[in-house]
Amino acid sequence: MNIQKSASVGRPRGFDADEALEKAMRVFWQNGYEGASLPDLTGAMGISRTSMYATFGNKEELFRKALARYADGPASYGAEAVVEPTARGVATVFLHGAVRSATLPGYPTGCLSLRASLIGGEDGQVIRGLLADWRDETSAMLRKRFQRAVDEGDLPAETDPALLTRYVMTIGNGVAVQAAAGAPRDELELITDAVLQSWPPALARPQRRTVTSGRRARV
Amino acid sequence: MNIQKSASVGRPRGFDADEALEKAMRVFWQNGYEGASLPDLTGAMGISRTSMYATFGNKEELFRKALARYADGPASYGAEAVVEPTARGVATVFLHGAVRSATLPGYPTGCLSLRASLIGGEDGQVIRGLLADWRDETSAMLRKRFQRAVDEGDLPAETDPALLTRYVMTIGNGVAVQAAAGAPRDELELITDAVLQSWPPALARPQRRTVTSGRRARV
DNA sequence: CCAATTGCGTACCGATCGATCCACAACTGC
DNA sequence: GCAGTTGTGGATCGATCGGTACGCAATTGG
Repeated sequence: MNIQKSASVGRPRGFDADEALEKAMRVFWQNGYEGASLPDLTGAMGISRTSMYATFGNKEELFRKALARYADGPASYGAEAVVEPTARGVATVFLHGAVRSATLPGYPTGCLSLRASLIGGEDGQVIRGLLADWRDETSAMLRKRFQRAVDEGDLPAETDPALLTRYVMTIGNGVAVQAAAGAPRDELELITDAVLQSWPPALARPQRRTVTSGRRARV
Repeated sequence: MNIQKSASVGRPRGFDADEALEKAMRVFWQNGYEGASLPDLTGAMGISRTSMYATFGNKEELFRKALARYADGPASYGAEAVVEPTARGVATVFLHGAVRSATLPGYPTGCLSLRASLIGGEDGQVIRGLLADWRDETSAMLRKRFQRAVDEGDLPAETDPALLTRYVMTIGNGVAVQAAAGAPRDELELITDAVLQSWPPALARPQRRTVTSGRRARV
């Protein structure tokens, strides 16, 4: 069931499963998970309900595969960012990737995971968990990369990698929302450029730091 | 139909319309528009379907009133910000208001308009338009305020008020998304502090602004 | 040609969506 | 008390949701 390969015997499939998944990804991207009805999906995919269920399992599985395709394709800038040689380069590639991905010509604007996550009652909990997992993966990648930068002296020793990660992702999320609201790419580029102009950001945790006496946090 | 006042004659209403609207607002805040079903809403409001329709019109009207309550209550920081004496003060109050509103104890995290807007097929177009209008109001307020700051010399003459507005709202949107994802208030405070540390941001339009160059996308 | 296997189209399933109908309850003014 | 008006609860509406049963089409292996 997990595979979407056509069998060797029997009637051959009348459509390309990869193209159909691409279309499904765009519909989810445009409408979110619950906002994408089965007629919406199958209509865009050019196939019938039965073919969709036979090939992809069900709506949730279809979304899972579409999300994987999204993460490996238009939203792969996270993995591209962490291989940059400097923390500033990481942030630059990440934020510019976020802008580019959220304003791709011919694709829906904004971020698929945002459109699909911020919704739903208790039934959408599975989907939200799926997206939270993916978000946490990206977050962990950045955090480890920033930790390495701290260890290497690329970032100030007092930098909190987790907080810096949240900082970068906050900007990225804001960019995605703005793109979904219709912000043009060039303006978002200018905004991310401005954010990157002050790097590293003045992020200092006021609370307890190291064992050395240091200054106490205010009560 | 627009009024929700109880009439002087006839059977008196068995519930408080204001309290019911407050509960409805929280349900929309938590679940979005389409994610909030009528049983969800009426259950939280403690009334029956019929009473809801008699008092508020329909689901869309109920959302309209809940949004108005939201804009005048937890999300009133936009209006509070623009009365600050300096542009930096405006940004500070706005961003800290965004953090505070998105992490109010006892309320759902994040922003109601975000949860309700980033979804839905063609039927949710009315709701999205409603939210876009509200967003545009806030955007226009900030833009005019920043324009005044430019005129007064509070901001550099080359500052683009619209672009600066988008910058501030991008951060605010990112904060809302992060809060909805579970980010604690103190971390978001640190992040907005870091953003405000570099003020005004290095936002420069590289080319001359055309005066009336077509319609601008909504912020 | 004949099974066996697999894709596909139609018609349908129970559940839930927002919304409404209608009889009755509860109140005001007379 | 009675007429008029308005709120409430229960039953129900048509539409749509995700998902499925079934019969036919199209292919492979003999």
